[in-house]
Amino acid sequence: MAKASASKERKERDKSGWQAQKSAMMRDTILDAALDCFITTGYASTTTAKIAEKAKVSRGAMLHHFPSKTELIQAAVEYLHDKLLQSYASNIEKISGNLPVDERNRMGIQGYWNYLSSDLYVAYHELCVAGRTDPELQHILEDSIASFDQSISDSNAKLFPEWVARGELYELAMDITKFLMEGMAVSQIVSQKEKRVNRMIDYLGDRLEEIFHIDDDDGAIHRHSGNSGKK
Amino acid sequence: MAKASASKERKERDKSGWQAQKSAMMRDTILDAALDCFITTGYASTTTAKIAEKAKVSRGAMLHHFPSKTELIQAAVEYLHDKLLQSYASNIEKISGNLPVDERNRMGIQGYWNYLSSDLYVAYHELCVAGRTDPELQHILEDSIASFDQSISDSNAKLFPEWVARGELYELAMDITKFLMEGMAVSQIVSQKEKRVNRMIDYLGDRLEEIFHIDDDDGAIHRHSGNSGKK
DNA sequence: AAAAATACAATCAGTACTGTCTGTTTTTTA
DNA sequence: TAAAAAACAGACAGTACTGATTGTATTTTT
Repeated sequence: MAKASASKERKERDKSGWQAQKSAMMRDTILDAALDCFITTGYASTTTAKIAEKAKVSRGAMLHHFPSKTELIQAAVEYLHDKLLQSYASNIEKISGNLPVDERNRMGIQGYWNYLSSDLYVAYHELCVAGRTDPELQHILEDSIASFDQSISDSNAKLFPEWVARGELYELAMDITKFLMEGMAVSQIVSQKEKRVNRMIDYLGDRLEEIFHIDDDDGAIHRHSGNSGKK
Repeated sequence: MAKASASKERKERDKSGWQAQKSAMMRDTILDAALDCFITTGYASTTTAKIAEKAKVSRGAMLHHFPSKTELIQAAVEYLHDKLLQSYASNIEKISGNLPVDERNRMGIQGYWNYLSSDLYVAYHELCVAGRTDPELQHILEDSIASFDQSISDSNAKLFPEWVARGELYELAMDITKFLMEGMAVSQIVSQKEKRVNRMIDYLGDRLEEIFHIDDDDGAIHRHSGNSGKK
């Protein structure tokens, strides 16, 4: 979709004709094509030729902007990083801090799920898996991943200020959410099973509320932080 | 490891010399090498040459047993399928049905986690992700996956007979366990973070017990099956 | 023990991908 | 408007992988 508008705008820009703008546009077109390739054909079989083809750009032109595949991948990772943050923010930032905490909780969960259900996350997961056995990619990724996790963490802390002070309990809640939701997302990536997702989301919402609501009630049933059995 | 014993046993078998045995042994050696490649170099960069090298077998010999790469992959998937079942069973079947349900619960969770932490699961996940964008692999996988999920489901039903009758509640519990644990496993595949895992496992154990223990207690806090908020 | 079948080994052709190189067009600068 | 620079396009060499083919050794059968 970015390619169509790109070729259209290319003509418009001919008058105001600054080359740098065209160049930046071309860059984005190519990077969009790269992400698209990750999603549709997977990281492993993403070749420079396929990217060029998808971007409707000659391979030579592409190689002018990105001299090597590594540099292209690197740029694509940064590009994806930005878009992921953007996607996450657009799902979360509309939640008003004035809402009651339960509302924020539900909306936060749903927003996170929307984010995890997007194609961008598929691309992200694709890269992570490929990075496990590709040292170069892993190195490219690790900065982005750390920075991204930090951003999400910050966002959560700002969205639930009254929960942050709970310390370990808060960490547990974030872990539950992260692992449970990502588990669903990955599972869904492999095979579609939307039916159970909503049920799961509701349950998670209840549990988080439980964790944070009742703390001085009783302590028998609602043991939160492990060490309950053996170990 | 299989390669060393293979060459040793080759001489032993020379007397009782039946070719089929050597052939079967060779097959397993090659398939073990294939799985090893999936784990160490990833599915995408697993070439027939690398498998042959790791199996200490000439490429020609390998091509005799597996005429094409597709057939090799297909056999490797079946082989992995068997080993996964075996691995899962070895972690679960030692749990006695006589134990109190809480004990079974904890041991079941831990067994499942051991299974998910194994290299075999890494290989499985590698294949699943690759299968998303590789129709041929996807087709090879889907039977195995279905059959495997069924086996696990059966195993669970046998391990927790008193829970099965709960119907939807039981499904929810299995989903929580599956998604949460797999989410952790996948997350750990990408980067190590064992510290939080035990805490999570304890929490999950508590929640499962909660779901099944208290059903006619009160209904305010322990809402299990969603539909609590909007939706 | 000879023949047939199987197991094993190595080379070769065809394909695909990356990166370099050279040439052409367009835009900017002087 | 001419020169310089940047953008763009295509061809080419080198590498790696798969599958086919041909040849050798070992084992089974008769």
